[in-house]
Amino acid sequence: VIVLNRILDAYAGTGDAEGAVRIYELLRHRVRPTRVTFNTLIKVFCARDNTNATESVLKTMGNMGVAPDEVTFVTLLSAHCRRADARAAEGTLARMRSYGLDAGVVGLTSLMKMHGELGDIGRARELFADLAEAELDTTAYNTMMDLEAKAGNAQAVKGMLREMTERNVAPNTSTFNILINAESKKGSTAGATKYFLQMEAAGLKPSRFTYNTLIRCFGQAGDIERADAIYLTMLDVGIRPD
RNA sequence: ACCUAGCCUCAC
Repeated sequence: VIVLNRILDAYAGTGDAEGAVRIYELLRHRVRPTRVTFNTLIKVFCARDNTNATESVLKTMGNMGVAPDEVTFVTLLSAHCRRADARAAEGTLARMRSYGLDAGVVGLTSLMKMHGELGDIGRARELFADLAEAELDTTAYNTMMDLEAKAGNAQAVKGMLREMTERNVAPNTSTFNILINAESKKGSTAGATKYFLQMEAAGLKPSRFTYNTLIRCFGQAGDIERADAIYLTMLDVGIRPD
């Protein structure tokens, strides 16, 4: 089953829903599909915005006595958030409550991002504030920090970064990418460099996002030499340009 | 170190 699930997940990545269905049909009688199998199928169909197929997976789950869980609904919820469909997101929340499930950090983070990007950062802040301290994780902080950064609230970003360390929520590569990007948008190559060094000092590996952001930062600041040097460093550490 | 859901750059 795990092999099947992994294959289905790979199909989700390529957006090949037909291929996913083909292998699922081929194997569903040899191995018993689990909740993860169905959740992964839903992920496949959400990537294609195929609501009908998603509903039929839910039906099949019901017929097979496999109860949907938080992942099932949050997969749906996040898909609606990605499309900025607040109505549908609300509907999914109501539906999951009817199953006795509540949205956890992951779902709330998706909602935060949607509201923030729809211009309602106040709503995003409320959702963030409603998260229990024990639930706050790196991605929740990253998402809220990025929204604040993009809204131009540099002091809020600083405050959240401090709060993360106070609460022992470890920053990751995305955290620093967000900070570097925020400095870049302000035109501060010095600020971007500062966070890049902090990232390395924290033992985190710069990603393609990091290099792309830095190249753009120095490029638009007119420092082509430095942008080029960063590009070469990227190749050096084995990251392919995209 | 991970079978499934949420975060970061750019692609006009």
